[in-house]
Amino acid sequence: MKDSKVAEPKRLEDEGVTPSASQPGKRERTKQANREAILLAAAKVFAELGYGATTVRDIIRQTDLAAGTFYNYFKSKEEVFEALSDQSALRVRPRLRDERVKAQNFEGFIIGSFRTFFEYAESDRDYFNVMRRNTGALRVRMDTPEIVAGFDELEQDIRDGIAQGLLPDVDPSYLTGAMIGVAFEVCDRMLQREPIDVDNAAKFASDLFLGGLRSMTGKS
Amino acid sequence: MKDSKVAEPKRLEDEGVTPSASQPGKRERTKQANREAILLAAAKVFAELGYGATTVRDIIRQTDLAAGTFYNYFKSKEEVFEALSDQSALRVRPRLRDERVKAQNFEGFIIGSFRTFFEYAESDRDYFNVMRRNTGALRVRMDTPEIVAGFDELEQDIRDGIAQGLLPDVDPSYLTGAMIGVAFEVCDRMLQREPIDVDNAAKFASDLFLGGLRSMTGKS
DNA sequence: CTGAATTGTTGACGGGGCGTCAACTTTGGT
DNA sequence: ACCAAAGTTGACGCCCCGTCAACAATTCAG
Repeated sequence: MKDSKVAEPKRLEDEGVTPSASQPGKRERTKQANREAILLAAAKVFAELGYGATTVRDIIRQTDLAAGTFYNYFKSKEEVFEALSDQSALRVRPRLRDERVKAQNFEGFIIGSFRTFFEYAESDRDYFNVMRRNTGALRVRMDTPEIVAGFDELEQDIRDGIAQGLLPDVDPSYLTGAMIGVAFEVCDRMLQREPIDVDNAAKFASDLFLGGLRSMTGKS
Repeated sequence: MKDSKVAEPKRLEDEGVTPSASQPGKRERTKQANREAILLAAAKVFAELGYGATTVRDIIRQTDLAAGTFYNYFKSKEEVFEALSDQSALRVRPRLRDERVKAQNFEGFIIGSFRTFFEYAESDRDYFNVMRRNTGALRVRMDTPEIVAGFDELEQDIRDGIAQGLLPDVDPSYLTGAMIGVAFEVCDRMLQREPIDVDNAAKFASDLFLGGLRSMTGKS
């Protein structure tokens, strides 16, 4: 059936145009692209239909992939949502870490942390809204690795701060919880306002915490 | 047809043994019983399998009812969970309200609210644990009527407190969020400890808030 | 008490999403 | 050019869901 003629010119590979970008093989590149296509589609569909109403097929339909392919990348729609959470946490964590490293005292620590978190939430509003509408405001997925890691990191920094005398000697675990709780709940309300006033929210959270911590200084 | 004889002794109804309890007809009583049987079974199964893994049939299997009957009482397993949340909120709300009404100043308000909430959480630990373990998937459902009402009530009380000068003049919505966030997150950590120390957790949350609010007094 | 109407229960059934898998296609190495 | 390895495909079987027509229990009227 096949024409044995070899005259057919090797057609240039469509994707070979950017030589410097071709470091990884084509295999690896498609994998990357597919994964990102699924994540993108998922973010879109979650926002449209809500997490609960979305099916895996709804997501895959937004891509040019087949149903089965989805499962080469994620075990379930829940895992896609976790991956989106991971992405988000992955973006905000370095910023938070920088702020904390910069802090020379507990005021800077508190102010920097809240401000950075609120600023990020405002910039990644789409994701936060999906999260809010579909997970409720309280608590994020505790089985999302990057988020858990972020919480642990915060707690460790708080322990260090206490050890170094930057923070008053209070229960580190409770203090971490309190910061997280205030951050998420105030953030939630901030995002529902028009216009969104990051300054105001950050100031409120910082003032509350700074006053509270100051009053706790010296207590065991 | 009708026998005119009146001599036949009215036989006691089987269920008529407790005359005072027979007010509602049998129909109404079975309905109540079925509903409670389902709620009880659901609480048990959720605790055993986790919310996500539980199916409606798992729940109904723990009762002597048929599958279809479930849907005479609840639309879905989600609605059963909401009903459990409602039950819980229904129990704690009056206690919180009492505490708040009793409060003569903002210190009493804060201390009473946190203490009562933590005490309740410890007493209803089974439900809170189910909620915690599945908060990823559900979180505290923001569409659970009793919970929403409880949040609204807290916010209204905070507004009143501010109007009366019992609380400093800060953003009431943010303050409500901060209290809720701290309450849930600190509660979460409290329940994971052994032994559970309600005093400690309540003291931490109260101190933090009291110090914070005191420092905010006089600020706009 | 008796029959009819009303209300509640039952479990089988159709519908649909899920995750798998054998056949197929594409890639990369020789 | 050929082959092994890796990835893709979509049809399939499974299970859960929510409904519904048939059935049972309760209530009501006479």
